[in-house]
Amino acid sequence: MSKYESDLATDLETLAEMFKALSNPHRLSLFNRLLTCCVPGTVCDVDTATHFNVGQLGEGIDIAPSTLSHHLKELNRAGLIQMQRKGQQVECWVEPSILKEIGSFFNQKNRISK
Amino acid sequence: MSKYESDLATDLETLAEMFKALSNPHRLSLFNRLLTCCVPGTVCDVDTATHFNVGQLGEGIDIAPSTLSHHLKELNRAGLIQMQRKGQQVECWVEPSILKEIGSFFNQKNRISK
DNA sequence: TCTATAATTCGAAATATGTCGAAGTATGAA
DNA sequence: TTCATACTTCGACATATTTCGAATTATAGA
Repeated sequence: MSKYESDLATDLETLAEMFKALSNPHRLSLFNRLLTCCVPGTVCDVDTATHFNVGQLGEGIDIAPSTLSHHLKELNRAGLIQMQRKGQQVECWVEPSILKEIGSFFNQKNRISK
Repeated sequence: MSKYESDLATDLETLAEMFKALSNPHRLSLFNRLLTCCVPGTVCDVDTATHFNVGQLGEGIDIAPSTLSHHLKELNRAGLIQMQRKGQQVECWVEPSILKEIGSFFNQKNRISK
């Protein structure tokens, strides 16, 4: 990536897909849970607290399991979260790199015309 | 704002509205234009280049004027852009503070549970 | 005042999204 | 093998979004 291309690594179409995934309040809430280290009533442990099962993520959000599944699939499709089966459960987490990628869009420094 | 509340200033509902506004490729493109200082073929001037008329913003984007107007209204409603009539034209721009606000959501540092 | 330019508002139509329940798949345990 | 738990897929339906053209408003200039 040359210095002229800047850090706007993700193209606008891809970025729009990510924003669409985050545009639904339920999905944004799910994503936010995965970003949050300090779950209420627990000791904060960065290595493990950022991984949640599908079922855990749905707790407190009043939607059907099928709807929950659909929303997580959308977040995954947009590249915002990772999912991997671990026995009966499916684990979800956010790769820190994606946060950096999206965050860079809102950095005014080093922007280019497009 | 206490140190425990962190810089997640904007609540999730408001944030979801912003992401919805940015989820449409046409709107994201319009917003991106307003973020971009260096318009092709022009000399970069931060003070003025970040202000565009509605008509200028629509150039090169193949949508009807009424659709353009609708999209800008949505961006404005979400709080992402400012609009102000200047004679026959309506000027649009982005307040840098909003970029900082949204960008902070993607900063892992100092996040809180919600 | 009349006309031209810039932009918005208002329906209407096509398409997309969010949601559920029923049925299906994957895994672990008795 | 049988059952229970965790999650997903499918089909259906209600609601929301995108888009346009026609009509309307705002402003500047002849």
